[in-house]
Amino acid sequence: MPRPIDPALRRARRLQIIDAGLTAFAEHGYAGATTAEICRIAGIGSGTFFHHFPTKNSLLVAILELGVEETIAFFTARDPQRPPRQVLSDYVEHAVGDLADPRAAGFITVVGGLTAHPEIAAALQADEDTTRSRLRDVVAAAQQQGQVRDDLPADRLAVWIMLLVDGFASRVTTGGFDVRTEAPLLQEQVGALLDGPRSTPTTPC
Amino acid sequence: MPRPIDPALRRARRLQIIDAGLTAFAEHGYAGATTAEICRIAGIGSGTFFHHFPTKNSLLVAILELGVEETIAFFTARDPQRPPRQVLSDYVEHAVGDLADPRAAGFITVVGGLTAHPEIAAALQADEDTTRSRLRDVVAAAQQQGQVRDDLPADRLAVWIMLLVDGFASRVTTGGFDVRTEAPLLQEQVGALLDGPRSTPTTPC
Amino acid sequence: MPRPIDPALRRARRLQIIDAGLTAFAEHGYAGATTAEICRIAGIGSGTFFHHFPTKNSLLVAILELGVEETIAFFTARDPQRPPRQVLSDYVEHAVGDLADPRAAGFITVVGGLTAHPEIAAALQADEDTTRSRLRDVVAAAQQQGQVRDDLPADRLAVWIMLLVDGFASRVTTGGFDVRTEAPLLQEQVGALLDGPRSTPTTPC
Amino acid sequence: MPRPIDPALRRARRLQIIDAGLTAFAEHGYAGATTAEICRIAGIGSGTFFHHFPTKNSLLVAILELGVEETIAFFTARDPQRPPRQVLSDYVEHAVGDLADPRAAGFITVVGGLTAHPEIAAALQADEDTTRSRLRDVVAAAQQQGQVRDDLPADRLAVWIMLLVDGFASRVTTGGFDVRTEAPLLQEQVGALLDGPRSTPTTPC
DNA sequence: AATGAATGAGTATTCATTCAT
DNA sequence: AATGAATGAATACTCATTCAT
Repeated sequence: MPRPIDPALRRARRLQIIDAGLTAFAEHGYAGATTAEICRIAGIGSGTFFHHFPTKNSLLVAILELGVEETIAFFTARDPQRPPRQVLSDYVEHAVGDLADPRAAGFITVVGGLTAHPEIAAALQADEDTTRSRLRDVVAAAQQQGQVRDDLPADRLAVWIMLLVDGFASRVTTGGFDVRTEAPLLQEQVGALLDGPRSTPTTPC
Repeated sequence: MPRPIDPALRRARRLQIIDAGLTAFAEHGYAGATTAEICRIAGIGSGTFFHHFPTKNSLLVAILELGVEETIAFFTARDPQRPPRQVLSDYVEHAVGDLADPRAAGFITVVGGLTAHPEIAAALQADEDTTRSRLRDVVAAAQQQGQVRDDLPADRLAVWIMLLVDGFASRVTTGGFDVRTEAPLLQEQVGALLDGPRSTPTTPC
Repeated sequence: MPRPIDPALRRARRLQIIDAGLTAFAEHGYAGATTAEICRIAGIGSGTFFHHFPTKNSLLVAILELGVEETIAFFTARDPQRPPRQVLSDYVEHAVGDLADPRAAGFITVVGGLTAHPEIAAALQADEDTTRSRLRDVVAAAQQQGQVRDDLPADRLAVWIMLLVDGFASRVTTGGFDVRTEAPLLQEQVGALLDGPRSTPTTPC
Repeated sequence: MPRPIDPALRRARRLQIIDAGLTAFAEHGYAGATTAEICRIAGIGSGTFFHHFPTKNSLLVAILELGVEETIAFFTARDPQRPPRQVLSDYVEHAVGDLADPRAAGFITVVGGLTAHPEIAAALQADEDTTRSRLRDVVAAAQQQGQVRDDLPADRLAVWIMLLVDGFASRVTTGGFDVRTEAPLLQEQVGALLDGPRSTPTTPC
């Protein structure tokens, strides 16, 4: 008599709304995206939206939390035997893969500077912290194995990897920047970052 | 009854509002910044705001145009004798100098993805085009003098310089990233970009 | 497939919802009480609520009708031999007994001025009319027996008894007013009402 | 150049909105009255409403504060020479005068049980406390002069005066209750309250 | 019967913009 | 020029009600 409600349906509906939110936020920014448009994209009524997310804020937070989960999943799935330097390269490739969806790129650039609502700021910080600490660990491992320069602390290198990815994302939204074409150059830049400055040309033969 | 208003005063008032707009946009994003807050920051009444800018849009456009002017001024002021590769380095230093004002960094990251209003999109495109074409010219000159790799077109390298600067800007807004400390690493990255990949270590002597 | 539902269960469920409605209306007013909260208090789902009451209006009407029934029951249960003046006193005591439940007092004060929906207005009027006519009959009987002043029509005295009870109810909701402590003063006031003004002190012995 | 804005106009506009709020609250209750209707009654746009009152809450609070001011003004304006018992009678007459406006009566009954928002609860309490303490002082003075029974504390008598006025107000909103006709009976009841129970008729001469 | 997901009309409030002074 | 009062369209969010299971 009670309710054999399918939790999978609920989850699917949530994802449907999250997807619509990603689209709308990427296109108009957080404040510029209206819940009405998100509902239109998701093909639902406004009541349904708020049935699943108590506030617009909470939708953004949910999207960010999904990103955190994905980041954790990525690093968790790494083969422990794989050389750390390769893992860093894999990460960049993984990030590029995400950015192949222009909505992801738009979302990243658009959401970057949200500090107004504390909940959002906290979620953004959590996202940042997760990626940063995971990258730092891998960088540190690579340093220990001599695969990465060690004149800079692992944390700083981790931040710079994120910097390069963010810069890359910021270009995706402008026209004439093909993710696949430019990906090798991104890898090249990350490589230069991790190798450090070219040994002085004084090196004799 | 007549009003021979001092045009200098008018200009000063405009700049005062532009400055307030920069602050507000950087902090809350374009849609998130209200004209009321801009007025509060500028210390003026709402009527005065719309006396000088017909719409909120137009204020953003004015800020972007100021950026274009500044970019043009930067490149115009270069000593024609200075080696192009040095000019690129100067540009990066100049950009870092701007980013020392965290409002500028916030403004860049926040305004990046505005495509909603056509006027704004046009102004953003103009900003982008100006910097890109000026940089391209300098990069091309550097290539001709053999100071920069020539396996990539000048335009693409110009875009990547902007990419690095944008990535740098996106990090300024997050805590723990000191512009002055990190600037050398940015120059290093630009250097790596312009030099191209390290000659393969397999090169025997 | 068939469903020979126990009507007693149905009745119990209705009372459960009515009780929850009484609580919610008393606390937040009619418009302020949400069906969601009523459901929460009753421990049921929203679907169940509307299974038993087609609208929120109808719940309020049901509560009022219950009040009418109770009023009728009270007067019907009176011993015909009991002096009418005593019956009036009994009625006041009965009303005070109801008001010992602060929800009842809140409900009365909160529902008093509802004229928006015609159904509710009608139900309120019915409640009012029932009490008023029953009281009037008793007052008239008491007047005939010389137990109550007859310089005022019975109907007007009936209204004033209700006035005193309403005033009493309005005080219950404010703090520091103990129903049991104050009840004797209410009886005293009703007594003064029914006796009429103190005979002029000029009365010589 | 600045703004020689007439503060009197502002005050007038506020009163205009307060008056409209009184009407709407009295008719539909607090939650039932919409800001849209208040605006319609006041003949203003919704923006204007919120230009003068930041929230619907604040309008109700303003109305209550006006009531407090009026109460204070009433007691302040009393001739100190006037016998306290007369002042109590004057107060009742004053209250009846207010209730001649059916909106005032509706407002009192409708707003009585608002405890949801703390601001409103506080304003209601302030209203209550003001009237109660002023009445108590007068009652105490009357007791000292032997004009009022002293078997009950002044505070309790003050509360009961308010009780009678509230009950009176609750009847105004129902049809067939003429304020002017019924006022003498209210004075009679207040008199009975202050005199105390009729000396037992058993008292022989 | 009972449930809770879905709905959309309605609500308080915000905000860019206009205009009389 | 400068002001701030006035405006109403737009917005996030609520809530009574419906309906498939």
